[in-house]
Amino acid sequence: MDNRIEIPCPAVFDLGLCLDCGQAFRWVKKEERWHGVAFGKALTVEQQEGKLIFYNCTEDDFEKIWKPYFDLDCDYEKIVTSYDDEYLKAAVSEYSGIRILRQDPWEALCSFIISQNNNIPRIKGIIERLCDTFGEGDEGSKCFPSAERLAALSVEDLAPLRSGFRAKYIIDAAQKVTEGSVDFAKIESMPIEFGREELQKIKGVGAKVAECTLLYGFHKTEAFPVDVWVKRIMAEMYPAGLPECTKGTEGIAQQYLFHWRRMRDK
DNA sequence: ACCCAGGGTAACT
DNA sequence: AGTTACCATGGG
Repeated sequence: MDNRIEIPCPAVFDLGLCLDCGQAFRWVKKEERWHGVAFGKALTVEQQEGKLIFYNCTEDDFEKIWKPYFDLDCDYEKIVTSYDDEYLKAAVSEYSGIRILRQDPWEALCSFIISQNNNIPRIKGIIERLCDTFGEGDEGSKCFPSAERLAALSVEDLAPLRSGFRAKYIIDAAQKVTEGSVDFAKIESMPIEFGREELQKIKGVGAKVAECTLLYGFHKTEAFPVDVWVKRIMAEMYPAGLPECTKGTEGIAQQYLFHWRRMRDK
């Protein structure tokens, strides 16, 4: 497998920030290269000055999976240079290159169910055990287990994950997605309000997890997840609401602000 | 021992 | 309609 694809790097692109700013939980960095799995494919990827290198990657996988995954057709420079707000400008100047990844909707839903009242290191651990235990594929690069697979399991089966009270939520989500009572195709095609209601039919899915799923899984960039950090941001910096320049891409602004504020407190 | 973490639910006023 | 205890688990 020496298939390798090199492309010029977009203007606003930081691989490490994209993969480790709290939107995806399965990417690991080893010696300048990031390793991960998405849409059933393992990838090693590296950013060098002015270019991106995708290792072990066919032309077909690049076009169908990784190009959309990294949102390479979107002009983020245009978006972030339109910010006319002091805090957003500060966030962008420190952490330029964050993008909203187009993740698999089921993986996003399941991941953010696990995220509730939890911290990022432990979220990563639970997801790793979930994939290692129930995912298909090679050891060390297992796929994220499908909703169908998890729908056939019981809460007790998930005990090795040590996901606590969230196990029953994972099972309920898997069952509803599998049987179609939560309809991903309709969420995709309908306005965001439909997705908000549809996703909250799942036990353990409230407003915040729904927004995360819509943003990271369905790429609805107007979705605006409010967690404890964004709550602080809104109280401290935007008591009157987000500035106009974020209209339609509130979720992208949210990701910059979330990471910026979180890094400040470390 | 206490508090917090990319929250949500159910049982209260 | 708006608060509040509780939910498992692990790290600080």
